[in-house]
Amino acid sequence: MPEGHSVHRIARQFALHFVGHQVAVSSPQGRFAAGAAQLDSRVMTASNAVGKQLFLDFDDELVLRVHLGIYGAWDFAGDITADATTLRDGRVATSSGQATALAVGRMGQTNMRGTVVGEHEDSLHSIGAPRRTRLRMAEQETVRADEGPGDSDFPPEPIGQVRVRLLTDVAVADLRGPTACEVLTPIEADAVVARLGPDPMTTDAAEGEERFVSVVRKKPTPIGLLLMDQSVVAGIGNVYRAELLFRARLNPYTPGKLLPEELVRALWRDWTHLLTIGVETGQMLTMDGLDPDAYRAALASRADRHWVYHRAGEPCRVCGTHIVVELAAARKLYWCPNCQA
DNA sequence: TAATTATGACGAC
DNA sequence: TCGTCCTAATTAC
Repeated sequence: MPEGHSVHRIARQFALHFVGHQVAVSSPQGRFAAGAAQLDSRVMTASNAVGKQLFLDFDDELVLRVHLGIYGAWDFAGDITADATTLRDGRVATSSGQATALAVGRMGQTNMRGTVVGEHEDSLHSIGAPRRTRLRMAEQETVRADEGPGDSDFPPEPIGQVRVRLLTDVAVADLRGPTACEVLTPIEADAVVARLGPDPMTTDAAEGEERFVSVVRKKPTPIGLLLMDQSVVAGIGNVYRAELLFRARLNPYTPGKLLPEELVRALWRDWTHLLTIGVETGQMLTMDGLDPDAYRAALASRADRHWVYHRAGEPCRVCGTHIVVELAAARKLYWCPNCQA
């Protein structure tokens, strides 16, 4: 799935361009027709993410809860803000993390995912400003095309299986492939949040750390499973799990209760650190601390971006040992058997 | 054109 | 531990 960082960025898009606006809600696919009818024409009043859960509040006490699951995605189009840092080729545009490189021009109708067209010549004056753009926010964010101010194809036809379309006068968001999409009361939404562990972006730092440490150090469960347990800590997925464990040089099978307190605290702080970077950049950058050349290489290619994730059989970047992959609770777990002995 | 893959989570045994 | 649900991009043939 899009792990916690992308859900927070999605919540930000809604806060930026939908909150305070009346929203036409529909279900082009039809599978959410009843829910869409409940929400249609209401004003969106708030947008929040906790862990991997997104909560969009609407007038009159209705909450749309969305969980993207393993391959859900939101596609935004219209006058929205696109960060250059979301471009798939990994160019980081400015130190402020805002756009200097927007995709320009039309690339054809099919599969524009990941196609980045070029630099926008006079974009400096419009850094971060809403403009006619298409943006996919999912596991890997991509700017699809800049419609250009002259185009009038708004709103665009829904493409594919769109469960929900949220439409304002100038912006549209299409949801596809979610594992959860339902209308809740605020009480019910609170109950969902109550079942989640701390999220560094929404939980007080000290409180979050204490909760995480006390739970982990009581459980006989392997730390590799605890990190994926959303009731222990919210927002970590399979990529961040593998990378956090490697960064801590920690054997994934170590029972939580055997871990030294300081190590567990360090794990929480590292998660806070990686999540912050992820929310800022839109990318799961887990190899900070490298020299600049190596870091550029990591940015340029998804395959070179991580310490161990998706690197089965390749040499460990630290010791050269072959990275192994094994199934843990039906998910692929990558780790270095030497560094993480 | 078909098979494979994916950064989840749940419920039934 | 398994099967199931959700969808689309990528890879294999």
